Amino acid sequence: MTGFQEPPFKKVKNENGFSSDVSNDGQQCFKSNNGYIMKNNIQNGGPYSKQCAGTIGLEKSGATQNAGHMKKILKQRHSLPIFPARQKLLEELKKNDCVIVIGETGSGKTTQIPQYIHEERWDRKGTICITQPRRVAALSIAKRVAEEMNTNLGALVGYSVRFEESVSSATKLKYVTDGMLLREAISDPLLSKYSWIILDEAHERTVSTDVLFGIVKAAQSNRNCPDKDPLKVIIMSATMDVDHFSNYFNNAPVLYLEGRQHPIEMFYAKQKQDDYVLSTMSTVFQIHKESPAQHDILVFLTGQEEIDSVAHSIRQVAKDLSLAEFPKLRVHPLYAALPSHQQLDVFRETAPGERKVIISTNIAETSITIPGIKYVVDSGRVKIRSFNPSSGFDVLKVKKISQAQAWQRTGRAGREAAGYCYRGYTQEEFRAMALNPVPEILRSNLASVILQLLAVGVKNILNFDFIDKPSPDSVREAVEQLSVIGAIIASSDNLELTPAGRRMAQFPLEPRYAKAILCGPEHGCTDEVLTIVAVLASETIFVNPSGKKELAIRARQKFHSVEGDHITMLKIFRAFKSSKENKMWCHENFLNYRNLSYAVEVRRQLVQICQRCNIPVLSCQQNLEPVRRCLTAGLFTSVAELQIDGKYLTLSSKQECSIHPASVLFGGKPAYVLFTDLVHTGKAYMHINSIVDADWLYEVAPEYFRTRHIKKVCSAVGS
DNA sequence: GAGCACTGC
Repeated sequence: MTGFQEPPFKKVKNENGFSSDVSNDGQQCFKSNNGYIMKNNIQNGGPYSKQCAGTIGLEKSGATQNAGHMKKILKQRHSLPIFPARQKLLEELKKNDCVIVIGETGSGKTTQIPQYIHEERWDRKGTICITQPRRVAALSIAKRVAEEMNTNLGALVGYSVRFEESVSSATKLKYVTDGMLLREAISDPLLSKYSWIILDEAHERTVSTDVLFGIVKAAQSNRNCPDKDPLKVIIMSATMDVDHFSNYFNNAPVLYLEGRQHPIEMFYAKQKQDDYVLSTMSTVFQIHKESPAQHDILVFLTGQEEIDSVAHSIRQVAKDLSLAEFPKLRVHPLYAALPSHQQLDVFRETAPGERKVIISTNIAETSITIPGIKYVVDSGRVKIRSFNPSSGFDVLKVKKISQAQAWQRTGRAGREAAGYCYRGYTQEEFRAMALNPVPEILRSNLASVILQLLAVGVKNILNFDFIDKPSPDSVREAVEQLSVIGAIIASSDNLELTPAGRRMAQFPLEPRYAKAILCGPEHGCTDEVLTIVAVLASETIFVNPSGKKELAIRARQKFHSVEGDHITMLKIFRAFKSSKENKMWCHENFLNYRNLSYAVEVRRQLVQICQRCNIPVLSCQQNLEPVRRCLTAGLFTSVAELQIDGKYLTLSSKQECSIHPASVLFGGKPAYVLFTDLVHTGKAYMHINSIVDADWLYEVAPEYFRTRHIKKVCSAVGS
């Protein structure tokens, strides 16, 4: 394959490296109404150097060895960009109830600030809680800090993430996921265990962090009285939107930490590229021809299919004899649905005379860090799923990334040494991109959020102090969804949680799934519903390698159920359990071991919650019709009806849709299809489906279906 | 007869 034009790049050289480049391009890093910059002049010595957290056997080493080790750690701590700012920082923390700290990754803010507070003994009256958007981060940072403080994990320093916790009564520094703290707020809205709450990575604006902003702000104000201990709050962020945060927290002061990073040389497209996939590929080969072996490339593209096809093309082109003189190319796709062993492949060190090219989704933006990347090639695109309140369903689209994401991607190169970033868009296009990604809460289905807020005790949702208010449409849609499943009673200006709604809020699930579980006892099949819901809550359990799709489908044929995908998933889960959760068995059947194991864990947690809520967990054994009835009780707003012309229309909004080709029901024409998701990709597809009976609909939601016409058409199977 | 980014409880 030939025909790649020389990619038209223009070089934007910057002697000062990455961070000043950031400000050159108009980011607001160093502009704020009430902020100032804390400079430091330490140039050498990496904060985390090459030593991995947890690899140093503290407990095993002798006293002298330990003393030497602690000395080394102290030296490392003192070389962090944050260290010279320690005194100033503490003064500000003392003076103010809320402080905003800005610092890039590597500044040391996440590991050091909690320790500084502890060193002052400002945590006497309560624990310091630090939130993270990701579990691995909470876990590994806690490990690192425990090591720095020379204590065992779970003693002075602990962590708490879903399925895993290591804390004790002695714990003063507690690293948690943001979702975990949100869940804690349900039983304790004042968050009274904590004297400090630090919301880290606030710029990521996860739904949980956004909701916590409001809850923490309210808790702080409600604890500001003589009979309660005050709550101190720190917001930590990597970049931008500083004034937005500061305004929200009553003009809290902003402290800037100057991080230090290896320089990255930037290249922009000279002119607009109309095919980002093609221009990305030609850039890869341009780099490949010009740079020495072992200089690895990280490429950002959008989705699984695109990545598999580009990986294939690059391998093909690399076979071209004209490239024989260049290093051997090792191409690795990287996305979340990939089986673990293939994900781990990207960490394999590059051999002499070789180069690895990793072609990734945005998973490599934050979640997976690959060492040794010299080049980043950024297509400037991302695939995102967003909620459309007027249809009530999600849409999946390829979009342009924001400037913040572009910098995030750029920073994945040159983490150990100077690096290069090739952007597949012009500098003008870059400037025209949005500064920040749209916060997740503005493009999500709010049903879970509203249920949680009500469970926390927030009375007036419409006036809840969101840092960015969701649109009235999406609030209305969520309120409607919660009402029809009986989780809330909505009057003109008030929302009231029903007893069932209170129980639903106990489950870490979408409310409609929790509702299906609550219907279990009535039909004696909670056991089966829990299994299906646990699988739905996990990533896909199917593995479809690009070349072996037919083989995979044939291998799984034996699990297929005429009742639909939900029952098929139940059968697979049961078979997985019978195999004693065997990895080989999964491999032979083209099933994802990691995700099935995750479902086992989710299910275990759901069983515990059922026990706590006195929900009996009974099994219906072989007759699985009751299971589909329970699913209908939770998902009856997602049902489509067969029309005379063979098409389907949703009963909720009369939207035209089709059965997804990956569904076991594909090819048949059942009269009523219950679907889990409606995926809009050019056309609307019903994703994970079951056959249901029209009569069940009236049974589970008479109110809802009184106003919605059901024709009771006959199934066209076999016609 | 099309093709699901990522994270979290």
